[in-house]
Amino acid sequence: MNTAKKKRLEMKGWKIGTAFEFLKLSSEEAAYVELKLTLSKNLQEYRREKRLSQEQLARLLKSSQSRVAKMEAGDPTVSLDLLVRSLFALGASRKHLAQMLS
Amino acid sequence: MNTAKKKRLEMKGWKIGTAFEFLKLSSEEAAYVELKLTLSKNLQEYRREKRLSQEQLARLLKSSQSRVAKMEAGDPTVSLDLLVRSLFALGASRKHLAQMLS
DNA sequence: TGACTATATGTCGAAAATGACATATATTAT
DNA sequence: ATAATATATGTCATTTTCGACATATAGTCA
Repeated sequence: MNTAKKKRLEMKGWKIGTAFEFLKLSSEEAAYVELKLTLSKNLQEYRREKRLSQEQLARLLKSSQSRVAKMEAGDPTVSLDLLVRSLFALGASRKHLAQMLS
Repeated sequence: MNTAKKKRLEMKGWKIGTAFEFLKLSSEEAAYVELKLTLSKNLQEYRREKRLSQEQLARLLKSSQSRVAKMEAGDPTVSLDLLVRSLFALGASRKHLAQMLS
């Protein structure tokens, strides 16, 4: 971005540096959220393929039905760790994970 | 496993059910730990490629040098979330992540 | 060698994620 | 329609992970 335009924008109250930072961070954040959503969907598919209820999967994971529901719903309080552990528990392999990402 | 052998093992104090559970859980645990280790190594590679010190990367992540060191060391207190977010912050894409898993 | 920079390790209070529970809402079967 | 089963949503105390800091241990270069 040229200096003149930057000046103009700054006059309107924009902080270029932080705006850039914001865009960069939000794109990283988006990638992260989309990743979690992808795993969520795959978790649900895996569970249904195995004809398990959320309750049954919860017992397998030593977790609770509500947490399984939140995993599948992409709830923000669910970590990648829990999603990945759950997929492994359902028999997914690293290769399967890789395919989910591609 | 046949019933006779199971009986014999049980006499020696083995709980077949729980032993099986243990093996299954430990293999899931192993997959999870190996995954984190893989990402750790890749994070270090990415950082070095970019010629960043742990301190600089920490600032980029709004984290601390010690946490970056722990990430790269595969410290158990480091989550997959943090590893993945960090890789994204270094410019890795989903495709790159997929390749790391393959 | 000794200053300097980078990385590793331990600890701690704060923040985030967890399982559990209650309960609401769908979905399915009779 | 209604009973039974499955899933969604909110809350909370406990556990885990966090950034930060102190400090130890490598490496690097004068």
